[in-house]
Amino acid sequence: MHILEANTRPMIAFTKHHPSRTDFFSRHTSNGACRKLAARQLIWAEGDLRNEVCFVRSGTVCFYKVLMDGRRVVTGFAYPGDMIGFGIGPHQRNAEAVQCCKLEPMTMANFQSAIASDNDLSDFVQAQSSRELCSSYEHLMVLTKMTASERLAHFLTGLSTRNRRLGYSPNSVLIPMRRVDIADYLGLTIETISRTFTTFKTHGLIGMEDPCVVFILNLERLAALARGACDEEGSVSVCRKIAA
Amino acid sequence: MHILEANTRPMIAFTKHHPSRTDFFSRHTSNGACRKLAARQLIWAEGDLRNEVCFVRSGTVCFYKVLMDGRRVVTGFAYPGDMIGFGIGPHQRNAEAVQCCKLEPMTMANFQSAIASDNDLSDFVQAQSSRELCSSYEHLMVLTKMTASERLAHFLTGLSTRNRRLGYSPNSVLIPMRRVDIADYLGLTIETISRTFTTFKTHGLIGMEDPCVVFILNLERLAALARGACDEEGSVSVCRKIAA
DNA sequence: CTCTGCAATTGAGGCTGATCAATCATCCAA
DNA sequence: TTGGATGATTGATCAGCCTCAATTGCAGAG
Repeated sequence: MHILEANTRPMIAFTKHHPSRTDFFSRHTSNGACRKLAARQLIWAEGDLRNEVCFVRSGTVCFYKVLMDGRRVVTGFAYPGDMIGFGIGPHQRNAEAVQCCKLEPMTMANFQSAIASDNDLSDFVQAQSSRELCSSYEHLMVLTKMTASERLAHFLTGLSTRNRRLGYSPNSVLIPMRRVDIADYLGLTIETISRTFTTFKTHGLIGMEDPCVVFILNLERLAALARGACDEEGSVSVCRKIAA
Repeated sequence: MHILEANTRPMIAFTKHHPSRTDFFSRHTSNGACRKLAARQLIWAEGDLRNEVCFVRSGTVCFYKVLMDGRRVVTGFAYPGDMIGFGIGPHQRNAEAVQCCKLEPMTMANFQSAIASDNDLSDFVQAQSSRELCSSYEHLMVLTKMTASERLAHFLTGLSTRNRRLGYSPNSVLIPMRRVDIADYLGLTIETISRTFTTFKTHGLIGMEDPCVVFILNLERLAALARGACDEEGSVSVCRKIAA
């Protein structure tokens, strides 16, 4: 059975962090004490001063900006094992707990001195900065050049890849955020997200029993969609054929 | 006459830099020697190592990424007075001279030591990093939530604001880049860019005699469009009424 | 248990912007 | 001058996604 095989350790990916990542951060905090956050709780707002840097121990964080008229743009997510809050000047965007979260905070002063003295930490920060920059450019491509199917496929395979990197099954993906968050992240509406999910379902790309758990049944085709799939036959229409 | 009044010093904005900005950088270079680049010349490619940091003395630089199938995304532009090339790891995107450019280079080694010793320089770098991050988030909003008219209005008022900041007329804007570059930057096609320009023209928002020079005849309405204009009456359709 | 509110799904219809194609203007080389 | 290349403009058509609207499912409060 596809489903059973895919179901290996599905819930763990967003609730526990990879153990080998814990030590280098906790050296500089108060014994690794964590702050608990409820779902939908604001962590900081755009314009707030940077008081501390946090290590995400469990849960998912959502970053977003809001226009005057209420239109919202989700600029990214952070998952267990990510550091959040470092940067220059005041915060540029809001941060909110998507689900119940545990954050391990470090004061800005500690962070500054730790960066200077601890190579593990500074390497980690550099690597993550670089990854974030790279993914933000990639995100621009997603938003400007991809269809709804390609965008959602890109999103799902991204989560799948993360699972694989952490040693979990790449075929069962947890969706911790709501449809609104995905929509505002991918530049679409919740209706289009929902419709695209059902399109994927009806064509055997994914299985879904509840909106938060997706079983990827055909990772190869999904990944092809996410890539644009035009390297295969040189035609954009191929992308649509794969989804349809 | 609108046109004559608006035509004050139009060509200067992209060919000369503001004089007060020159000194703190040249301290650390070889006597301020400049490298000349022809229009469309590649400065560096994605994946190249960072050999040097450059100060843009004149001309315009375009940053972009290309997908396997040739689809291109312009992630931003740099103008005289901007520094380009600093960051972590290898270059994340291609850089190309939009028009004939003069760049003043500084070796990476010089840059690293200069940052540590020269407050003027490090302040400048911090300020520009912060500005770039902020504008990249704003760009996400433009791409996900704005119509073609709003996007182009946003682009034009951005150039206009830059002119004002440098002491030039905000009503006459030079467009140094081609329509393709604007299209790939705003996530639209050249046809839509062209059509939107003519819509703006026919409704008296701008005047244009050659594709590279735009006279803004109604900056207020253009700025309202760029903001989304929905703070006025709370309705998205207002944006379209302003353009149409 | 019902009622309420929130989130997700599904349907119908319309509009924006892409696609395909033709034309025009400018520049440069032969 | 002519010819070709490049870039910009304009037109006609259509598909993809948004908008508006109704429905379902679920969870918590009373």
